[in-house]
Amino acid sequence: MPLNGLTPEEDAQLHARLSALAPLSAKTWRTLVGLGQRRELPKGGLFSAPGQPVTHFALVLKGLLRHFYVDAKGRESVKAFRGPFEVSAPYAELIQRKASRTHIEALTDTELCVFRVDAFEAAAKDSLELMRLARRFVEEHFVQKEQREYEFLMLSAEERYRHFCARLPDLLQHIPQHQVASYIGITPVALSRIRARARRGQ
Amino acid sequence: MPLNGLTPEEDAQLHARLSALAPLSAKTWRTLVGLGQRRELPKGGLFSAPGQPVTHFALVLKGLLRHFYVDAKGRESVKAFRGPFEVSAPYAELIQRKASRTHIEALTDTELCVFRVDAFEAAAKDSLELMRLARRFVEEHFVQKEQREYEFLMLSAEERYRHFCARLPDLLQHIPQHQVASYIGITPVALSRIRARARRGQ
DNA sequence: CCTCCGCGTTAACCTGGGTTAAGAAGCACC
DNA sequence: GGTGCTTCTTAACCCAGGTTAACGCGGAGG
Repeated sequence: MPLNGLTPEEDAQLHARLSALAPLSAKTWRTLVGLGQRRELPKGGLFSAPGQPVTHFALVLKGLLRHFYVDAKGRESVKAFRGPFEVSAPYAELIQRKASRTHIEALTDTELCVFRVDAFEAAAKDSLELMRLARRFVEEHFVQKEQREYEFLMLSAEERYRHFCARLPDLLQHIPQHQVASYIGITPVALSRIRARARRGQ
Repeated sequence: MPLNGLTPEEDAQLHARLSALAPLSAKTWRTLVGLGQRRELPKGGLFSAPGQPVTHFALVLKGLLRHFYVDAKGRESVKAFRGPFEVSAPYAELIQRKASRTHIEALTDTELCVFRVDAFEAAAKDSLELMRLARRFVEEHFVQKEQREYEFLMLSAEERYRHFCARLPDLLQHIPQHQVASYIGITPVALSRIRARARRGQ
């Protein structure tokens, strides 16, 4: 097994996923993947916690992560779920080079490929391909956030729930319902009511 | 006056603003600014409307723009306000190369420097500096969107209003109150109540 | 086996904000 | 002057969703 701990198969899958975002020459890919380091995160383990500096970002190989805020009264608000071949990091804080204000927690046993932010930046500084890759990543995230803004501005809680079910049907099996409620910005009780209404009203 | 219609002063201001985001050599700057074209937009004029392909993005030179959605029942939801030296475009749609679904309207007589998306992309394709600039732009927008997500998830309407007043105090003079209400995701009536409560409760 | 705990549901009650409508103030234009 | 228009406010009524609490279920661990 290579130094970074990735299997050849994982290497190929990651390469395919990233090349789809932005074309990467074989050489650039070797440079990039050489910066990665496999890391296991057991269920319940944290990849980020508030107050920590953001030194790494991760690509999920297996498993599922949850990004969430916690307010002063201990209430959680889920920002995102991240599954295989998605990027996970306190991204806004990374960009601003501030300490994290988000928790990132493994919902199941999870395997990551982690990268040091400064190592990536050093490599991207002179690489048009990596710079473009980084650009595409943020673009992808930006589009997701704007879609979310759209839903909060224009849709009722019930519509947001239906959109969630339609867009991420496989997640529903693996995520407790109260976290879905939190993701769409309501309480577990309210979501339970919405589901009951839908069941009766058909 | 140069071909693109910018005054030397505007040229210098734009250069300063963009260089602060990402360093640009004089040569790259000449290339970029050569792609720009001054354009006037009278009060009430539209820079983008739903259904249109997104062919241009703009830097605001003077004036004020409003980005908003309109739903099936004709209700507007304000996404953003953009003032001098900010970027304006239906950004998510531009990234996805889809038709616009957002209105962009001038709230006052406005002057823009517009760029053809494909001309910019062609220039950025081979320019590390422009690619980095594009990356920084999206990063800036991403951070704004995530801040907005945070506010919708964690704050009450009243708190969102107070944040708005604190972060954009100068806009309050120039924007009708019902558009502020729309921006924070409530109706004009609700905002009026919140303000009345604050006045009394003081 | 029993206990505990996390999860979902339901019910009761409360409140913030939506809806509709009316009125007042300011402004532009005829 | 009058007639609109837009903006803001206030009031009345309604409803979605928050809050609290009780109950049931199922899985984990003693």
